[in-house]
Amino acid sequence: MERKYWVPAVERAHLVLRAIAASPSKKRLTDLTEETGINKSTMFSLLQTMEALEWVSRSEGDYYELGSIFATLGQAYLSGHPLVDRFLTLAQTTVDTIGETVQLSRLEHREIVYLAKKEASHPVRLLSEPGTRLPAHTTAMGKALLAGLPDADVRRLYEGYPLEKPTPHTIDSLDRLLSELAAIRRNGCAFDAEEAVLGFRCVAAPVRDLRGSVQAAVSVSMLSQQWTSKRDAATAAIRKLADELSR
Amino acid sequence: MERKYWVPAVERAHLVLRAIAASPSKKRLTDLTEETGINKSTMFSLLQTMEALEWVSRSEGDYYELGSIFATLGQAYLSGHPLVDRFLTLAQTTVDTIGETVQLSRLEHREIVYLAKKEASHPVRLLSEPGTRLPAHTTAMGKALLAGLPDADVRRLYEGYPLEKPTPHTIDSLDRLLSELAAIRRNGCAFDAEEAVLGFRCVAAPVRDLRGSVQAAVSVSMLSQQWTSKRDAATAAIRKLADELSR
DNA sequence: AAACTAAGTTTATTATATTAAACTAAATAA
DNA sequence: TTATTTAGTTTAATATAATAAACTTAGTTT
Repeated sequence: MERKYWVPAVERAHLVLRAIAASPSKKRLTDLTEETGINKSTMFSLLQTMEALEWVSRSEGDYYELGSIFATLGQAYLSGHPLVDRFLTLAQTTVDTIGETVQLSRLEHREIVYLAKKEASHPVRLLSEPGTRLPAHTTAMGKALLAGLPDADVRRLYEGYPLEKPTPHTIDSLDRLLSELAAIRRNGCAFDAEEAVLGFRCVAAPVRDLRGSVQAAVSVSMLSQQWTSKRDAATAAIRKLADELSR
Repeated sequence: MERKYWVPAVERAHLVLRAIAASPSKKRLTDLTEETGINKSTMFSLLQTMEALEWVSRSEGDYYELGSIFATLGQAYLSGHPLVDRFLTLAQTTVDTIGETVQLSRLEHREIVYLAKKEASHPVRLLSEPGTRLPAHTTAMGKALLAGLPDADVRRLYEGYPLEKPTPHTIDSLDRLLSELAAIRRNGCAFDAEEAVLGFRCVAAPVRDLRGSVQAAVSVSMLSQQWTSKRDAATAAIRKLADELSR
């Protein structure tokens, strides 16, 4: 990374937080030094500071976990997005008409970040909560978002990054992805046919700002067995929601 | 704060993040130096680093906002709590029987932090999302949580901290609070009669771990006009949910 | 019980982050 | 237009954070 105008202590904090987030209440000081390569005494001071600031807390046996400040900063991040609040109000109607879970996300590099969710009162619960990240090319929302970029930008974005393939149906070539994005641009909506999670299908539509550039996407997810009966209504409903949010 | 084994850069990052979270996309470098008292060149390096790590991002006109990493760390914090997932599964039943929003929170000093929410498909939406903080003494969940501490601990906790009074019904004396906590201990549940937000009432119950110590609370919230008709059913339902989670 | 190991804490030195001050560029006023 | 202010960037000195190594404590092995 850039080495000028750099604050190494913040980078170290970053490494430690990621290590703790990856497996909370499983790592002690020494584990963290091994995983991050940070000096033991440096780690000692760092953890003291982060504990005092309530960035981390120590559970039984000096194992570290994330502090509640991150729930609060996460909430601040989400509610700072002007779309989130409107989504939570408007999506209720969509959930009520389709009876399936509706979500909002944005693109971060090659990943989508879930911003909000309105769940149907269903026994089946999706594991994606706001803040969850998934590879963009595996999801309907991700493809709807990527379709908002010119092909050249998409190529550049994936240069040197192979396409992960979590299910047999996942798109695994850039050419295939680009041709699908072209279809999405024509169509105005994107589909996911068990490409992210086996047994689940989605339909997504892009949300645009005043200038017409894509800033987020919304989707409806359902078990594959619902697809044939709900597909058309879900497509219409998610298009409607996306249009309402595009203002 | 403790000045030994201290990493000032992390404390500075903390101050900057809080300042940005307080009013995102409203502050530039100079605004942040004024608000935090951090030197301009230090701030420059700090912001460069935090931007590279995607802790912050710059919107139009070099105004800073929080980066999406906080949504992800927030999600990691919340899903790290073993109660959250079970709550989201079990609370659906509670929502369905009462038709009102059910929430989960824990105590952090004199505040409650919301950990999860199951909303009724209602036109009225509560503004509290997971990560939101409220003064404990103003809420039913807060009082249920405080009732899990001995009186001496509660007195010590509030020493030097006056009780905020957001509504005319809010408890504003420590003695009054302690006598109410005693009633909650006898009763097993806590009420909020428009003490946090005018027009809203809640009932809450404590969730205990295997040793019997209170680790979280659950609540049902509703508009005051629902109270007389729903009060008894809500109390029974929230007690049931709390018992189910207390294992 | 003694020796050993592992985890965390302290310290003194050294490498470097922080700072004030100077500088640049852009925006605003005279 | 030129002066003035403001916001951000660069630099050189100096104050201090990061480190290795030593130390302490507790737990484990012989």
